[in-house]
Amino acid sequence: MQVRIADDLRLRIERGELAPGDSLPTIHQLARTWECSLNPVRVAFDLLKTQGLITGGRGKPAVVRTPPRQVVRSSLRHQEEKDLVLAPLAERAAVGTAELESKTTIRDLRFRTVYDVVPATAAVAGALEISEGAEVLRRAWEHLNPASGVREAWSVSHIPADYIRDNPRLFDPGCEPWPGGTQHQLSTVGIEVMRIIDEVTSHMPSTPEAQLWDLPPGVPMLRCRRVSVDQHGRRVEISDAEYPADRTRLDFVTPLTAWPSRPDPGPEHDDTG
Amino acid sequence: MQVRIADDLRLRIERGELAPGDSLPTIHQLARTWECSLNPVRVAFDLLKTQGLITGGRGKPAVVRTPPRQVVRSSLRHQEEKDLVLAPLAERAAVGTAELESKTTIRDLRFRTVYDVVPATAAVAGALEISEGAEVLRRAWEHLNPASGVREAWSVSHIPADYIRDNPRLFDPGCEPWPGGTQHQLSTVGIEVMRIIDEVTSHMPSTPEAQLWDLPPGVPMLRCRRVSVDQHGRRVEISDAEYPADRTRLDFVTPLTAWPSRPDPGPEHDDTG
DNA sequence: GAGTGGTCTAGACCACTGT
DNA sequence: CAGTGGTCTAGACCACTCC
Repeated sequence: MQVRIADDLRLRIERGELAPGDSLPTIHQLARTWECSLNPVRVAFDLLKTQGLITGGRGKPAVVRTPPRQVVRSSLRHQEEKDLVLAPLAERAAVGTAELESKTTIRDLRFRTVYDVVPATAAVAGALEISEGAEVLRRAWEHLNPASGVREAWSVSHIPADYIRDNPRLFDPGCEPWPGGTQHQLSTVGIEVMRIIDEVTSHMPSTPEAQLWDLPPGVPMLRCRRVSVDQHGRRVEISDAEYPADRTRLDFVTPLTAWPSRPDPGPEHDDTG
Repeated sequence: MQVRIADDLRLRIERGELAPGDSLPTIHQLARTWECSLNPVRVAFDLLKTQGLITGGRGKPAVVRTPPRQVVRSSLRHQEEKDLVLAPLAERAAVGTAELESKTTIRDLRFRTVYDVVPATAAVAGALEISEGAEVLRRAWEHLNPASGVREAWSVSHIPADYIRDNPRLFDPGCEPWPGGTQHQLSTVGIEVMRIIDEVTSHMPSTPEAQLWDLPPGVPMLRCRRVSVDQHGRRVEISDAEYPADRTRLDFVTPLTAWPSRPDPGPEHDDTG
């Protein structure tokens, strides 16, 4: 029963009979038309909510969800940040880390940073290819919407402490936001980032996570681990960030090397399996 | 009540008191210890299921979910496929499209392909930067596990028909799998792919989607749109694929251009905001 | 057959919304 | 205020699993 009610409503949404923003029939109406009690209808509503199709409740009727506009985060930023390291200070200073991350000015956000030096957990050590328990600088930060207190961005970065001891200021949270971002910070100790690997997965938020981000039900989180590899092949930083999937699109640009000349479309091209 | 039950169980899972594979207390036990009726416990179970933390039911007790091992899909494949176009036929033929996609041999999968030429919808036309209604070659394919019938891979590709009319064989599904993949197919009509953009989002599957992929509750889908840009800047193909997020990791490698020389760590490096 | 979760009924009370 | 969905009770029956 409950799955049939949910299927029927989903069909009507997919067919456009119920457009985004439209109210659904009330629970009582549906219970009457399906000749069942209230509970199955409520469970059907729950199902559609966990699938991200409807929102609402608490005095207001349930509503077909309008997907929010997506913010695009592009991997082109990696190269831009690298280029910025060589730019004069004035230019670098104009672009703080917060801006690079969130495309808004620093002042618009409440910015929280926690720095500490901790022994590497097994997971972190494995990802950095260092030995477990070795010291790593952990930098956690968070942007909060000053009005609502809702989290808008979050990330944790791990850098092996041994790689950056030459510049003690890198351990000082008071220097954040560093003009030019992490790549410039690393450049002060002779590290040039040559390759960045983004590892993307997705998962459902737990209840406290959903509260932090003010996520409606049915919205997954995108998890992105960024691994930076330097000129010696060392993994110099891993940075874990999460983004609400309904308002985020991650773009990755892969430039391909040009062929020396156009491939010969000769005799061998009448081949297929 | 139901949220407190769920929170408590989640805590015990996160703390490791309940390890993956362990059985949870039964609904009746929990109802007794929390001094409530069965329904709140059942709703709490539902919640944890939609968060991907537990599985089970149908006569068996609920168990803490063991996350499956993740298959990594790397963007390095883009360059590999391009290099393959210039390789001799023998080498290309050894690597069918199916293999590139799923890292298994073709024979292990039931392979379904549907080719047709359709007018571009508004969404497709916008993504390809062509006019709405223009003809596009649509190639949909699907790999099914021959034993279970469960979908293991799926994608839809759209190519403007005008770009590839010179080689009618590209419209023939009988030529699939084409040795060397899409980039080789495009090379036969003089198209060299110079840049690939992967656009990644995530969403919850609807009930029929979850059935197709045999997804446990609480597992999102990763959606990846691949846009191929050729040597003239034209968007020559968009390919939409989906992957179950619990068993997939998408890797994107961004090589950075080397600095002409090490940046000068001179006086201006005692700068911060 | 005993025990499990899955579904359902027919009520009840609450918090919240709109007018 | 009436109407909405959110939560809860105290039962019932079912399908399934394990022994």
